[in-house]
Amino acid sequence: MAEGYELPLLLFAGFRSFIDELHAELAEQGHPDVRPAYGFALQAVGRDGVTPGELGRRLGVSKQAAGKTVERLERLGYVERTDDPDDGRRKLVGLTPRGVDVLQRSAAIFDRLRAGWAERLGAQRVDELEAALREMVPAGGLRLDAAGWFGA
Amino acid sequence: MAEGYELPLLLFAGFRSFIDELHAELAEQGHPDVRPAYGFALQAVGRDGVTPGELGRRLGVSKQAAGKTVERLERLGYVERTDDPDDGRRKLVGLTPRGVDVLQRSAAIFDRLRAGWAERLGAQRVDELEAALREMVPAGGLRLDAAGWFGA
DNA sequence: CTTTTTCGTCAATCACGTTGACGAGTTTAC
DNA sequence: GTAAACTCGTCAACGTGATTGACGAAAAAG
Repeated sequence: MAEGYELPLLLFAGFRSFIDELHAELAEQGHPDVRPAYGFALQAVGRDGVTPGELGRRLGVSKQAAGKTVERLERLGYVERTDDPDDGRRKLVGLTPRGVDVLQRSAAIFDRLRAGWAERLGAQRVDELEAALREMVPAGGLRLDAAGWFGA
Repeated sequence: MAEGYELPLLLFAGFRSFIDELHAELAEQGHPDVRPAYGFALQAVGRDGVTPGELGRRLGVSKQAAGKTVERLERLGYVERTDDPDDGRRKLVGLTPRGVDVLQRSAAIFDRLRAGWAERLGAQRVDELEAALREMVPAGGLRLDAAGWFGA
């Protein structure tokens, strides 16, 4: 009989191993200063860009916090801010080529890591794993507001 | 063909739903101020108690950070500090009855949550889920140093 | 046109981590 | 047996990433 506390720890350990390997690879591929939280933020920015307020909404944080995140990402060269020509209040946050690069590399690395799981477990077991989790995770459950949630 | 990025998000969402439900229940049961990070720390303290230095080692943080965590937990009434009679340098951190209570309740809630998964997925699929994760997670992978890891 | 709303930012604060330094207590070496 | 070396917990200063409140500028609504 499995102890109930083990399942969440396994889920977390699995997630963590993905993220750790992702960032180890990214570091080797010229992105040593991307932190897990930044990856979520860059993903939330997306190729179309966002305003700081919308970014905050996507990440589940205040617009001020999102603004600070943008500032850090800007200093690292992953995003840039431009004025919205149609609305003098808005600033548009968009990915730089470096930001696009890190997202492309991340997608490729995730695919490779998943393939590694399929190699060790068999493709079917990975599919079943995903299917089971999809059933248990609420529909809107793939949220990007992971940073800071833990200490909340 | 599944996108590689989905699996880690599903793992995280699953973990998160466990932790969110745990803390919602704990709040109802008289522990509204336990945060996820505190749960890990209390688990690391354990029924035998630890020194702040050892706690830091278990949580993967500095002894100073562990000391601050102890201070917060002490203020909330979950742990208490006593002098080690055999070594004047050491302080022993032990669970208070309230600390023991929150651990017992957490274990019971985790068991209930896992039973809920088994009810929706079937016991076998949950077993297979755990088995697959156990295969992929490194042996020492059930570490307690989750807090602060994300922003590291 | 005036009022209200929205947007981004500044400022102060808090939670939680870090490194460096330090006094007190214990252990080791001579 | 005492001097040196190490270990323990804590203090201080600082960095990061979040919070709330306030505020000016711009847009929208009346």
